[in-house]
Amino acid sequence: MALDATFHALSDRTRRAMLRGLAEGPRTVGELAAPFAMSLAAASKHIKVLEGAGLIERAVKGRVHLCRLSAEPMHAGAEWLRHYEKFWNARLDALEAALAEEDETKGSRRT
Amino acid sequence: MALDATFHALSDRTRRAMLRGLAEGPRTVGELAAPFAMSLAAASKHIKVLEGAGLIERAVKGRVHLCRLSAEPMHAGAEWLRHYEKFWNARLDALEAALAEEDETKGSRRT
DNA sequence: AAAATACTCAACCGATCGGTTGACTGTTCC
DNA sequence: GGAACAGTCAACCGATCGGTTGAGTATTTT
Repeated sequence: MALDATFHALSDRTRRAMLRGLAEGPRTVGELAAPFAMSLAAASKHIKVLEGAGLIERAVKGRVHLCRLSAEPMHAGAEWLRHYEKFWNARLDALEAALAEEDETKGSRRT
Repeated sequence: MALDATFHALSDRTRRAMLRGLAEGPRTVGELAAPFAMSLAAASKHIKVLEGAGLIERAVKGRVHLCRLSAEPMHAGAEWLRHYEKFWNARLDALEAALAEEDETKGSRRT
């Protein structure tokens, strides 16, 4: 099931941070790996998970692998969640807290 | 991290199916477990994961545990995804396929 | 041609996952 | 009180997860 892979990929904060970087533009594997205190091989695995879930695409250009975001699976996930949101009254604060917290607790390389 | 738990909980189709059932109204543990070919204990664990992620709440009423949906974490997840959707052009078809497929492949108790 | 670069691959590790079974704790029903 | 019921808990199992290290494969660079 596609949603399994999508949500699983999103359940790891390292991978979410990678997506955050990718949202600013394409990045090489090395660039994606740099901010994290882990081996390149480990980061490479994370990237493969994102790729497997279809969340990113990879273009091998010479010896560098350029990664960029790919939309559809994330959209499907969002739509799934949206489908359920209708049943409750949204409380926007929780999310902002979660997003802000995540941005702060990890380096915030983006202003 | 809250989003870890939210997305992890959503990454299992059994749990997503439980949420689908819950979207129709509160259900007991037994009712939630019934559709699945697994032990009650296993289903109980799934419910505990959903509860741990804050996606559902439980009211112990006598010997019965009544579960109902809880909104915020799912909303935070949706908002996270929405945040990224902006960067791409949405393609609604993929999602409908995914949702439809999931509904079909498992019983589709909701018309 | 040799050396450095940018990665992947494979093997391994401990921790967690999803499932099982069996024993247990409380209700509710008779 | 005793039996049936609703559900949890604990121990265990194989599979997967997230990480490591070491070796291997292309591609640049010099």
